[in-house]
Amino acid sequence: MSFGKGCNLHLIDGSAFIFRAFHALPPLTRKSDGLPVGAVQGFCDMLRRYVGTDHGDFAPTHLAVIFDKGSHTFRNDLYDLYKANRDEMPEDLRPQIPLTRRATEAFNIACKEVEGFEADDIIATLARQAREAGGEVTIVSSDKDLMQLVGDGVVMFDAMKNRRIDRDGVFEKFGVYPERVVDVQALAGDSVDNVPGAPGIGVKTAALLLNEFGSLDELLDRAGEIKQPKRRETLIAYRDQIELSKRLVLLDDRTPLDFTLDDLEIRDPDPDTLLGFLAEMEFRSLSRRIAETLGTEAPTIPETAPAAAAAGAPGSTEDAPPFDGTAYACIRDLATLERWIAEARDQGFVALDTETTGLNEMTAELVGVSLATAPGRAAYLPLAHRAAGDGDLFDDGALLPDQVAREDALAALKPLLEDRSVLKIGQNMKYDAKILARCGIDVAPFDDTMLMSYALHGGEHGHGMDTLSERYLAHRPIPIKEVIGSGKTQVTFDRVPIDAATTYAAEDADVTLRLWRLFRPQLHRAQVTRVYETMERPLVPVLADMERAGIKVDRDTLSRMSNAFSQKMAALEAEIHALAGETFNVGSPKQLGEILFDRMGLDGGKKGKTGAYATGADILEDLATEHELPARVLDWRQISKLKSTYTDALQEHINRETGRVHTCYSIAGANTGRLASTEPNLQNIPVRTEEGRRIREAFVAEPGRVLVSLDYSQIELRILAHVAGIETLKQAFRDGQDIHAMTASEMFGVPMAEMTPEIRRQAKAINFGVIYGISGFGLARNLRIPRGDAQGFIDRYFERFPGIRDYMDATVAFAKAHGRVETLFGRRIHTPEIDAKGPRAGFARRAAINAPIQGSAADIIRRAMVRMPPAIDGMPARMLLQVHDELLFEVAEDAVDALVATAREVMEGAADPVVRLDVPLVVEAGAGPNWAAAH
DNA sequence: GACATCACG
DNA sequence: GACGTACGTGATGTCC
Repeated sequence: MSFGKGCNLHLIDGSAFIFRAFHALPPLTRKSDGLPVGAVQGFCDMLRRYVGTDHGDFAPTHLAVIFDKGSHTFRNDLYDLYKANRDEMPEDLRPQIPLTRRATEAFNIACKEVEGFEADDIIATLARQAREAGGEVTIVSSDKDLMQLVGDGVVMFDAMKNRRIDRDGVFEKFGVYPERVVDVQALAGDSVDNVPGAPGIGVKTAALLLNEFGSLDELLDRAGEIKQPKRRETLIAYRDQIELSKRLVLLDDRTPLDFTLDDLEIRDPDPDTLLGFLAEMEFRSLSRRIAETLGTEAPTIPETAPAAAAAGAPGSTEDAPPFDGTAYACIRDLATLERWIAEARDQGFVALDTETTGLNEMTAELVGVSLATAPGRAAYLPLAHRAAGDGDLFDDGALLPDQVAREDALAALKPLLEDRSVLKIGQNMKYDAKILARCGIDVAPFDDTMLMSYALHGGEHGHGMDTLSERYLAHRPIPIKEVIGSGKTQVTFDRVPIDAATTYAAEDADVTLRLWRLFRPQLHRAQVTRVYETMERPLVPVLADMERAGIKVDRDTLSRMSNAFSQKMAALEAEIHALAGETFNVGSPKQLGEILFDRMGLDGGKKGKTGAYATGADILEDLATEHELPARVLDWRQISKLKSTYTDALQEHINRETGRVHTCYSIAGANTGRLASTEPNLQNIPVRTEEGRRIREAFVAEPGRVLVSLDYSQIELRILAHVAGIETLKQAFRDGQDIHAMTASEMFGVPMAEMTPEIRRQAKAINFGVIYGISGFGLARNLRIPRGDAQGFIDRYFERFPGIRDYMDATVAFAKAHGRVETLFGRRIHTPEIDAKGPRAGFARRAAINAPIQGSAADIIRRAMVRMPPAIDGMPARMLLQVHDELLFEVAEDAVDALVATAREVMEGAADPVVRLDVPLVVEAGAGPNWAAAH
């Protein structure tokens, strides 16, 4: 039937159905794997009831469910804050969205969406078309944004209240008829969608004004005639904003559609399809009810044992076969490779692992790739294995036969690895992604079992493959040492015989796939899906790009400094030997201790464990007030540290090809969510002393560029003020006050105007102490004051800020009750030692107090880093380094201001919209030719 | 490879 | 009443 007179088109607002279903029903998960499905069930039930309802004269002849698609629409181009105040979707709702589309299709109801348009615009367009064709329209929604469409054969229907809304219904709601609804909305604004409107004008006033003046244009043109001075001024001052608001609320009824009204004709569902879907979702009573309506038998849904029983229990891997190293395939020709690729493509996911000649992704060469498609079903693709060549000059270095040519293999793999519909699964995917990026392959989309484990089990154990396999699969993978050897006899992987390599490499892919099957459903159950999807996984490509970019380090600068340090050290060493009266190794704490405490007889104690004297900087500093020798040793140590760890070692890390230093960030290394930087560690480059800071002069920008540093000011104290809810501190941050001086003033009763540096320094130490889980002993040692005095400070601090003690007690209690603490963003940090006895209890307690603060700060900068590349896309700038609360960029000289503005906005807004901080985040920026100047 | 030391946030 | 303490990292050199 062609759409026309006598037809009635029903348009269901899909999002409204989903959100109603989600909020109306308690959380429900699918038994077999823990997938959240409550909203899907509610959605299906609402569709069932809607289709089953007798709509009388308004019975549908055509029906569609309309969804939003894409988060960016023309409204965002008009106004970048449009819907900016929306909370992120709840994490257990997100995976259900695609399922509601499948549900709609299972009901055989047309399911429509258009990229970049809101459902409301599509509804407006279809309503117009239907009206023009002479038919009638029922919009199934109670959203006021759709009320502008009512009238002239179009009504709305509130499915929850079973109530029809016509022109009079709209008038009831807005005080105007539908044709003036947008005018009211333009004036009143909308806090839900963040439409600004005119300040101080609500729906009532707007309707009043419009009824007086007739239309919005008229009203704005004649605003001067308004009697109330406040309203008059507002309308004149905010004219632009009001007109913008109108463009935001006005629906676009000319959305391009790739279907016609005729495509929406109502269809009966296919019982097998619909019941099959409901069975897959494991909706028992709903499928019984629907089967009854359809006059068929409901399928039996097996009672599967909850996966929770299997999850986490070592050895239990559902239906997976045991590990068998002899069962793995070796891919020797292109045809075989194509078969594996087809298999991966068919099922939509594949585990992946690369083998290379070394651990450094910047220099390592690809040797082979392994794939796994099911537990126990894995293959190794050797690409660059060479003869072992111990002594045999003729075979040495020759490529072994029967290997697929590297270029052919990569050309075959590239479409698979870049296919948006095939999920690639890896363990530490950043490594593989970097190797493959050098081969011109951009792996996406992917999952990473290491990061899944980090989100699930952070704090419980490490997240390396061997640990995870032993713990969760009860299987000890072949140690790499058994394949490549160790020490002098160690070889690179390309020298490993292909048979041995196959057993080892395919096993890694197999282990990865099995871990993924285990972890994937657990993410939802542990409610860490959002953590994983927003703060772990998307960081992988961001960090990979930063690491590949590297930072330019000037070898000559380092080399000159190194020489100067050598001379200084030699002089100091001579001086020290003279003072000691004998020569000894100044770098040996053991020998130094014997000189100081045995030969010279100074005061100082032994440390229990090894019986050696402690000669740390704090002890030497105490001794240095009386004696020359420890003072010179301190000088020597500082120089020695700078030379060995920085000026010398750093030069070794300059990449031959790029002339830059490429660090490697571990995403899952630190318990709190912080990153860690290795080989070299670029997060501990000196800055605190003048001498050390000069090392940073060697970190430079390319010609025509500068380094730009942006760092969060006092981020951890701000988070503390927020989580502990300390109003005085929060207000001080809002007012931009000196927080340490403010603390000192509050504690010691000193007016801010009379603050001395010494009092401020003490308050600063206390503030830091609080973040670390303060103890009288620790503060006493840090401030070098008697323990009783330190305890007095702490007591006074808690007296003044009782909320902080409450926060600490609550955090420790939470840790004891749950075995973990959480950051503001839901990252879980497990605290297995919290019930320990003895000194370990104290450590665990302090770590538990610190973790949510340090971890929330880490989450915030992670979020900023994930949002940074799209934000600065197109600018002549790249992000190079992260140092916990600082991001370092290399930027074209003329783009510094633009970069700073954009990056600052991203960083300061990084908590939004998941967490509304009660304190502002403040970012300080600097720029210069080198890191010392930028910081 | 454990330990002490010290660089950073 | 005694534990023995600031939180989180990584790299280096010594010594066993």
